[in-house]
Amino acid sequence: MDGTAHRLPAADDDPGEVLVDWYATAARDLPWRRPGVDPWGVLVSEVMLQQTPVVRVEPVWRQWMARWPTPAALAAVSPAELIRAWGKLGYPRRALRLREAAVALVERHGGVVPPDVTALEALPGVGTYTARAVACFGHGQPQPVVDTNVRRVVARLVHGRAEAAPARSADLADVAALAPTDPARAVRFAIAVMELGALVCVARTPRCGACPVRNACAWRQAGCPAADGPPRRVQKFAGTDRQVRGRLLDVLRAAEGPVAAVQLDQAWPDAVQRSRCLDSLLVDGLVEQTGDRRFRLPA
DNA sequence: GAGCCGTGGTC
DNA sequence: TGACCAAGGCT
Repeated sequence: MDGTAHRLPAADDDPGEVLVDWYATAARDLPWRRPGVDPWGVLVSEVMLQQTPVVRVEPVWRQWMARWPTPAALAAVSPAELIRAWGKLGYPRRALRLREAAVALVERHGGVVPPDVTALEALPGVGTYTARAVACFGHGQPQPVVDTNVRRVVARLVHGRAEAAPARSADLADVAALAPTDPARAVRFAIAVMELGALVCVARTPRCGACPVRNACAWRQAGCPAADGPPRRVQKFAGTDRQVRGRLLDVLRAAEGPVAAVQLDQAWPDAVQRSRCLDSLLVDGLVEQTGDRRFRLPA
């Protein structure tokens, strides 16, 4: 007697197993999911995808992988070139951190992306989520992977709540409890939960009619109650330092060489705020000052 | 741990 | 139209 015959009936109503099968038919064809993409390609994609939509990442990821297919290749590139190649993905500090990570990979890991979560988390710009995503999707390890999609799916499916609670340490255990025991299926499960959150169990208007695990969903069984917690407020953007920094960087990205301070004046009318933001860009290493008091992307 | 760090699309 | 949202990380 092998155990297979006893596992099969359970799989029909085991949400973890159902999601793996659903993913096989519903998954998007994204370039970083294709066969042959190595852990480096996965790492680059995960950093680019931090807070940035898939559609904007796709073309940039293709360019980066064509130009810098290894950590060593990226480690040799100047910050200025990377900031320009980052384009309008946003949060350009990620480009600098990815370069720092590449340098660390060359210096500490022989130029390869390590498989263990602890070593990955030690890399600049790699936190709890990204480290597990790379270990799981890049190295095939059955790690629990928790992002905002997964927290939302678990909140509804398991806890019967409309919205994801703030990240907490128990999230990893919640997801691990849903995962199939077979390691290969556990790996696909990790990406399947994220895909469900991205395509079906979305934040604003969930498509419950298309959900493969709707019959097991605690939120649906509870009648889809509205969110009860305090309304989380979204960050402003217009008029903030983030917008001003973006404007300043825009000027420097477009310029051929160093630009005088007077050229940066046109980026934002408020001199005090403009100066503060330029200083913060210098501190962050996104801008450098030349000897003749002009400014440029760091060489 | 709350606030900061870009950008653009959607409803 | 403006709030909301998008595969987080860092301080």
